[in-house]
Amino acid sequence: MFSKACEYGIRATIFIAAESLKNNRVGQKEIAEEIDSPVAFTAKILQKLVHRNIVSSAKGVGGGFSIDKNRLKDIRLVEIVEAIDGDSIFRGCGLGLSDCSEDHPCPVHDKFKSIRGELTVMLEDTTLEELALGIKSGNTFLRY
Amino acid sequence: MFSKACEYGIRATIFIAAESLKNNRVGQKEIAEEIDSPVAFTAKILQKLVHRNIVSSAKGVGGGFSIDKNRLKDIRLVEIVEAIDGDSIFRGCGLGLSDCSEDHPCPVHDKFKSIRGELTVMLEDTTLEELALGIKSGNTFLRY
DNA sequence: TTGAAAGACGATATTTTTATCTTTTTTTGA
DNA sequence: TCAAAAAAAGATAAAAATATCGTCTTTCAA
Repeated sequence: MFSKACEYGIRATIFIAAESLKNNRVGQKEIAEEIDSPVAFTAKILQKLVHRNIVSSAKGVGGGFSIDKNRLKDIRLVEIVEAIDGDSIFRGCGLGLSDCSEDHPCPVHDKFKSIRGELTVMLEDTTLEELALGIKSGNTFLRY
Repeated sequence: MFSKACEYGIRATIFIAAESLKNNRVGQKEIAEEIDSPVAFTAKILQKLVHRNIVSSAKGVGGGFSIDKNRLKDIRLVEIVEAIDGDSIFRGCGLGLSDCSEDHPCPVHDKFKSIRGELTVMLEDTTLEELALGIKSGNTFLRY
């Protein structure tokens, strides 16, 4: 469904969000440990999210990654996915045709349309806040 | 969503099915041309489908690939996907956790469950026959 | 003002996926 | 029986995704 990079990116962002609720900044190493991912690779992905202003970072002693608490309810899962995997999961043809459309549909065009639509709605509706609260409450997990 | 191999595999199978409706066998080269895919790579994928008894093949002069017309309504899209990409799209966790379950859910577990479920139902419900008829009637396409 | 902590960035390495090429085997028909 | 046609199989190559390493820059605090 998503690339490994995107999976790490989502998990990392949720962890940063959950820690930000507690007013903590978190470092690359801590993030990678908590979400069980390769640290350098995860750092690369975090850069993309920093450039997109989804997470903010601070260098130097006491630095790390964080997200403004007040923004958590406005940041949607779809933004993270788009930043890392692009929009192919929303736009692309299920069978890989370059020019698949209503006028020139692939054999599964209609069948995929509704599923893709629901996926899109779900990603657009889901906020970082609710995901972070799930972690905070111990109802959901970010590794294993 | 699917790997390139799986996209080619589905398109190739639909083409073979459509030709089988016309009692034609088709060769590797013709298949690759019709679905716009690399011929040798597609041939590799077809082997998997032959081993799984989804398509049958004949060597030698006048040989090629075909599917018994009477089986077209019984072969489901899900079988092709499983043969090529395995069941990770049905089983795997949306965030890549190795041990994600009802008891130990990732943050998007419930949200993904319904989408994955619909995808599974769709793949299980869709027959090769209906897909082949779409091609035959000119309503759907396998390339560009 | 200097040393340590931490992210940023570029280069490189490894693995997986995608793609190609060559040889072998099977089948058919002349 | 022999040549051609066609799939099967193995070896290799290229590209993309994943992962690591080393160096640079910024920041803070002693």
